[in-house]
Amino acid sequence: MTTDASPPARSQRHSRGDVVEAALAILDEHGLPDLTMRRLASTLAVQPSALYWHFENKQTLLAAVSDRIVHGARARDHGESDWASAVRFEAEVLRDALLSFRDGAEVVLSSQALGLGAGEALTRLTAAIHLGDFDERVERAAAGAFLHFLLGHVSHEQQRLQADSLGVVTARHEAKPSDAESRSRHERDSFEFGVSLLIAGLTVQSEAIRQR
Amino acid sequence: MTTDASPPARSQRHSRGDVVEAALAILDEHGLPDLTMRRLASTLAVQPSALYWHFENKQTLLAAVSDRIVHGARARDHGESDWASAVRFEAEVLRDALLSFRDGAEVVLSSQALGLGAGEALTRLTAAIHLGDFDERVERAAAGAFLHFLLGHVSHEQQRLQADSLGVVTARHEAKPSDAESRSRHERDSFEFGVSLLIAGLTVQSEAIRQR
DNA sequence: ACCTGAACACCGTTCAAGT
DNA sequence: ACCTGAACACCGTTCAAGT
Repeated sequence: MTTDASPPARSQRHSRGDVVEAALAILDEHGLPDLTMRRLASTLAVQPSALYWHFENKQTLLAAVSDRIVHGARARDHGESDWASAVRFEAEVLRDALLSFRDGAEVVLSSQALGLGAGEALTRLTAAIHLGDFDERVERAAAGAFLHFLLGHVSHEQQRLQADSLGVVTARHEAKPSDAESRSRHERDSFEFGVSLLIAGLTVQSEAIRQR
Repeated sequence: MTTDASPPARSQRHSRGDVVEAALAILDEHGLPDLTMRRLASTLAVQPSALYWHFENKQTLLAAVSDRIVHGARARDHGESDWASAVRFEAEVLRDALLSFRDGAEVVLSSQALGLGAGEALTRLTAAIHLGDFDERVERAAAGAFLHFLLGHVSHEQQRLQADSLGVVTARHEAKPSDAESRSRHERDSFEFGVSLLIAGLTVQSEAIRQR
């Protein structure tokens, strides 16, 4: 039993952090469509209206959830000193963080699309790129490009994962036998390919600029 | 008057295409949050349940809307013969198509994230890249990377546009004077920069592969 | 082929009031 | 500081039945 069964009730109130944690649990166990304010409230044994003391609205809550996902598996001080390895490293860490929660990429993607959350992801990518000492505007634009690619790729990837696990019609004849393990290798490869494309591009662009 | 005002009623029924058109009108005039099945039904002077004769559910409808947006401003046979110019061209055409409807990028992005719609965008990008005659898997992965970047960038861009137009607090002191025109130039530049990054990357990758 | 009517099972959010 | 109770104004979807 992880929950104490109703001591006369009263006291033990919740913090902002508790709410985010409960939201993450629902997200991971039941997925984004089931992450409703009412359901969240009920797992906290609280009225839905109570959530609005902690968060202005659902979007703000989702932005906080986003931030937790991104912050979650952040890089421990890595040894990478050249920008390209650092970027590659951050990209992988971010991908892992997104994949570690059901619908993780979609939550972060949609928060980011609405201009909320995911600030830390941008910061980390920018810092890694900055090791290459590019023009500041170039660094910002490149970090944005990396992030857009990353979120798009992983959310697509995660959607296919889920479709597979639900055994959706997607598979022609017995195409299913393309087993989960080779699928996951392929996803990883095509992710790395995209990252390499951007890194190679940035290398070339910067050389083009420097030799002017 | 574009609508004939209620002849005794009866007959004049709707097609799938009519529904998509009405949905696009609501989208463009009122935005994605206002595009509800009930509202859509009422602009068609029909019960909400009638929509389910035309579409299995809302997601399917949105995928059809997505496809219309993407198909809308498709490229007239362009003269570009080298793959890089062709890709650059398709990317711009797609960006324009997304920008031409309020919340256009977000609709396409989320349909695509759910594995529906936007097939034509991928097809067009892939065809352009194919002019370069790369390995087929490389072409697919690269097209995906372009599309992810494109959708992410434009939806972010469109969100900032809307925030600006609502005069959101986003602006520090009087940062607003960074006028709309220079903003739009900047958005365009950073989009082109991202596209260039990917093109340069693909160029380098392909050379690396060919000289093996 | 296309739609109505009525219902089911939900949503997010606000606000006065309580402790 | 944190929550209740009650309400408001909605949602998407199903299904038998109508023309």
